Amino acid sequence: MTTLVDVAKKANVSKMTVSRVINHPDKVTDELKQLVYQAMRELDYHPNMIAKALVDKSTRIIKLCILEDIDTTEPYYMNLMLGIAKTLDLHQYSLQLVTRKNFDIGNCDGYVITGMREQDVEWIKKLKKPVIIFGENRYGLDYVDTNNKAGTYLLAQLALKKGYERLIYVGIDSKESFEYSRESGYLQQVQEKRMVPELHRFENHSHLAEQFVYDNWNKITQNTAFICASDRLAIGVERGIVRRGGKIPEGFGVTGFDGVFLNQVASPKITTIKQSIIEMGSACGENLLDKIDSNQSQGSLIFEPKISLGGTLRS
Amino acid sequence: MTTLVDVAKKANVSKMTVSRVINHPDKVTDELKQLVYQAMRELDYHPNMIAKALVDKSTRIIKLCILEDIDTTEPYYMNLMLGIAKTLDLHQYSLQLVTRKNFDIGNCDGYVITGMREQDVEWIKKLKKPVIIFGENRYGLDYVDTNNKAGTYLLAQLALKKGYERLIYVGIDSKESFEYSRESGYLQQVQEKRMVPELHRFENHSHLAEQFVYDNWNKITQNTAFICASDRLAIGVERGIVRRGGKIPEGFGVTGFDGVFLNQVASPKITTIKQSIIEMGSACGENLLDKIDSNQSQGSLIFEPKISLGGTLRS
DNA sequence: CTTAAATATGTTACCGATAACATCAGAGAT
DNA sequence: ATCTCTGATGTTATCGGTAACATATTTAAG
Repeated sequence: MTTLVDVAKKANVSKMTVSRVINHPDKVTDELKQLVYQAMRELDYHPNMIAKALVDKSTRIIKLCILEDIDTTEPYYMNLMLGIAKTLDLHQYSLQLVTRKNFDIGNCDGYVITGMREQDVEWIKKLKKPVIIFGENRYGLDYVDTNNKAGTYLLAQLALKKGYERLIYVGIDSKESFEYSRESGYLQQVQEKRMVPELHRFENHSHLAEQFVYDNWNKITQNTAFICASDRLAIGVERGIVRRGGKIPEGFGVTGFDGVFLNQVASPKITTIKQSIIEMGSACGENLLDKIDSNQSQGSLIFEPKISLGGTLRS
Repeated sequence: MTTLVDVAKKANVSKMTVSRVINHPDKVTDELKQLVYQAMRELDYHPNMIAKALVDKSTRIIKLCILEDIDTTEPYYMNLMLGIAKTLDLHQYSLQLVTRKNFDIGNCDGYVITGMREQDVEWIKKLKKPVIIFGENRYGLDYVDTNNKAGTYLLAQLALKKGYERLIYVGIDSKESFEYSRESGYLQQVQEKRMVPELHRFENHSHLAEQFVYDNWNKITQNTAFICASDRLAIGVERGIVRRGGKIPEGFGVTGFDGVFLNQVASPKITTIKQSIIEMGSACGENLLDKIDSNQSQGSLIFEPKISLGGTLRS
């Protein structure tokens, strides 16, 4: 490995000048800078992050804390990790997966936390190191998420455009922020069109949504679209409609919200919001690293939703 | 953070003595050792891995190189990463995910490579740092894998014990070592029982196996069990039998080999070999770290297969 | 009872970077 | 022409460890 000293010798300067070229280039004359750059190129110099870390007493470790149970069959966290790790590796940081339990074991430079609930806010706010939450929240903590409200708003809008005349919202029975946002996206669309909102909430299990549709079939008129808060619920609704002999998408529409692998084996595939978790994870990592470097909040990062067309809305 | 010097002061010794207590305890008298241990406990001392790494010019990075395309819907690699990362984190190493393309970017202390093919052997053997292959091979490279041969051997044995009289092997059309091993496990069982081996090979897609069963239904006698090289193929066989009206497990048996999430939604579930990828990944990490520390091969690690009973063999 | 060898502990230098301070040269002021 | 002052560059100390060498203390041998 070539070091600062090697470069310094080659460029005929002191190692401090080389260090400055890297960290404070404005404090070095262009002439010397060129010499140093040249030497760095010729020697293929890459700074030793370990030595740097020793000086700034940093750990180069970012902890990823997943506060909900991991369903390893879902690629969700795999993608999130992949995305975060991609950015971190680029900056020679490493990702450490921790649970609430072993959260405090070992030092680190910052945190990514996902699956946060209200009860977690208190201890998270007390953390001394930069934090970024994966998933929206209303407690003033910086986060990365899809624009949930815009997502259901757009899907509801699309459903109306396709001629469905009644919009029923099937939501998740939870107090989490993303659910409020998804509901309000639906509500806004419905209000703008002067329609009557119809909301139902269930735990996020397909069979509950399926049962609901099945049980209330007589009250469900033709030409209704179901705006669901998750793909799981949407798949349930889809099954319920099919079991009652309803036609999708001719008679009934269904939309979901990405987050579940099962959609890949559903038929027809749900029209839903496509979230690129990898990309979001990657951005999440960048945001956190910026926060660490600058020592100040970089704000939240909200991704605009993109509709993924399945076969559950008329085309 | 407390340092060596803090501990040294508290114990009234030089920092070198403290360092020795950690790395060469036999070179320090018991008396001093007790003092030092006491001080370390009182100060909750944890060695700074970064400083250590600077001294031994190590990076504390292990690269995980996945040579096949990642199917992010499969929890396989998620589990592998989780397993490796678990061990590495314990030893304050970090895991860096690389592809063949960016393999050489950045230094590291060792490699875990998976999805290796024959053409990869050459460059892998040239690597200067310790390597461990995830997945068996016959090129003398240390690896971690399930005992593939024992797996099919046991499944074939079980099928015979359950009274199936004919065993058809449905394998993967590939030259990879694990496939040879799975075939030979089947063959050995068949030879021991003086039966006639029947082997067929397909690409690892369920519909190919399904088509095969469907097309050859007239040649498939009642009381046959299919020993398949993968769950994917087993699911295909299962579907083929069902489409032809065959009864599983009464008339026909099917066994797979773990590796596919789809089995979780198959019905009935395939009787297969259960591989704990997390555990194997974890062992893989330990093996590699030992290799790095000792600077010599730790040999391969072969996990004995465990049968996971589904509903595709008579009980 | 010396003296050499073995053992236990301390001192120094170093890993590769950076901050803080020291030095030096040239620009501008008097 | 001399004296600041400023900006560019070099020197030293430091981060937290470890190896190599130096020194002090025992132990064993003759």
